[in-house]
Amino acid sequence: MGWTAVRKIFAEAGQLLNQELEVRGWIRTQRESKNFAFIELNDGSCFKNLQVVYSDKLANFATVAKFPLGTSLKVTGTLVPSPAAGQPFELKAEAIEAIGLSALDYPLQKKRHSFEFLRTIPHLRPRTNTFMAVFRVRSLLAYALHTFFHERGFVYVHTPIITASDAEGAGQMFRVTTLDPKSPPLDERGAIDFSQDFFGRETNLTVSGQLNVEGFCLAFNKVYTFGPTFRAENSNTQRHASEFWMIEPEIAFADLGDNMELAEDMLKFVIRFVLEHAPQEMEFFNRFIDTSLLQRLQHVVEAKFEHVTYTRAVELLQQADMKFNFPPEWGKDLQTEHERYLSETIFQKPVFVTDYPKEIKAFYMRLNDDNRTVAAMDLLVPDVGEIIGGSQREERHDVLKKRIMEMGLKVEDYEWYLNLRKFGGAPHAGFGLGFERAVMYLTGMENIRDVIPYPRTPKSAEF
RNA sequence: UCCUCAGUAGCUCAAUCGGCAGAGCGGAUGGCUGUUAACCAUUAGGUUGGGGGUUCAAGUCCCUCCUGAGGAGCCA
Repeated sequence: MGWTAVRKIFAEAGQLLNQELEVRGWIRTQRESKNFAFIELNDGSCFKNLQVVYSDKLANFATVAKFPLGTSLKVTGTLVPSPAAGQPFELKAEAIEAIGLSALDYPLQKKRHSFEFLRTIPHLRPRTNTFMAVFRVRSLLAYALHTFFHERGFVYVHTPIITASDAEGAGQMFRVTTLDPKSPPLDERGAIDFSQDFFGRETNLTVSGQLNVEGFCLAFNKVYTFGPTFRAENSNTQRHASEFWMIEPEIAFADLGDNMELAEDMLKFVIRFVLEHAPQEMEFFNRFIDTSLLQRLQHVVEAKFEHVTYTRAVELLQQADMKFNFPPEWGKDLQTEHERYLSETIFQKPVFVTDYPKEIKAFYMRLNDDNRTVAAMDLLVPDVGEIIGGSQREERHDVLKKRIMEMGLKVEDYEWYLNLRKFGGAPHAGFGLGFERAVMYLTGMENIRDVIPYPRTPKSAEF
């Protein structure tokens, strides 16, 4: 590259001052007077813009002054101290040349746009401050997670996107098929004959890599998956998308306590990592998106997470001086309002709720000695809600088989999964972290559609 | 899927009881010797989400559909 990144200019301004430089980027804003003008140039390497100043000494001064916002530029000039307040230095241009002109109907203006409008132009919104910050943090968070696990000896496992079984018996799935929807082959009973489908059976997009990764856990001990998952639920909320990413670690010779310790360490590590590596972006979020963000994250990094059993949580909610739309009751799942009250009012920090009634949890969760609860845990965080869900897995072959049958699932579908308990089974545990929810938690963004580059939600899969 | 709210210029929003559809920003044109979402002046820009109805008259009231948002459920 024959040009200098703006990130480098900000980092090494001292050495670069009074030197001739070339930069390339896009016009964020432009302010012109009769004899001189200013361009705020962003090259994507850094959150901040570089101010370019040019005068009518440039032969093409009038032309450049007419460049629409969004135009991509090549600028050569000298880095000089800025005489005006607002920026420590600026590039005094000796030549400015358009690489790609923008059209006059460029939709991004020098003013605040609503997030709703920006969702209609997901291909252009990364050129705004907020989305540039969001997607840099998203990228950094992925890197932080990989770093955390690799430093601890975890193996990254790529579980399949196309699956043959429904992992948890919960959640609508997207069917994967090459059959002609207008005239699918039928069997003798008139049902669709999936034996003639591409894979010779019914297949779907994955809703979780957990069951698959358990096999690798019982070989590598410490493993994780990190990839896209798909849910065909018709849920319309700020926190749900049809396509989202999940991180699912799984550790062997471990119980629920080890699992929670891992979750807490992971969350604290990635928060510290992002605070350290994206200070400008985080400062921006704290200023314009959520003014209590940095304080809250700092608090989480320093706090010891709370632990409370489901049974105790229900008691606390029943004793609370608070009128709930749904009265808390043992045996029923916690409502969103209950979860919020626990994390935001009672504990005011992340809290693990553990040992849920077996009836409301998945079949693979380990049955406790009381025979009525399972070794499950949900991590509830203020403002975002459930961010992690996990459990110690049932390692006892007979108990697991019994649970599969109790839940009305077909044992033959889970033969391979039962096999893991037959051939050298071991206690193991794991959890799932919703990647987008973590991004929301770290940025203060309130809508999941604003932390996914091209979000997919019910009735919405444009671009 | 259910409940609630909303849809007016490219964007963000006004429009009183049903009575001539407006402003700021953005665009165009001109002015301005250091701007910081620059400033000043002029100007263009509308099938008020689609369809139907009530009325002398509908952006406004009614029906319906579409789209978006918030909440609930489901969950991560």
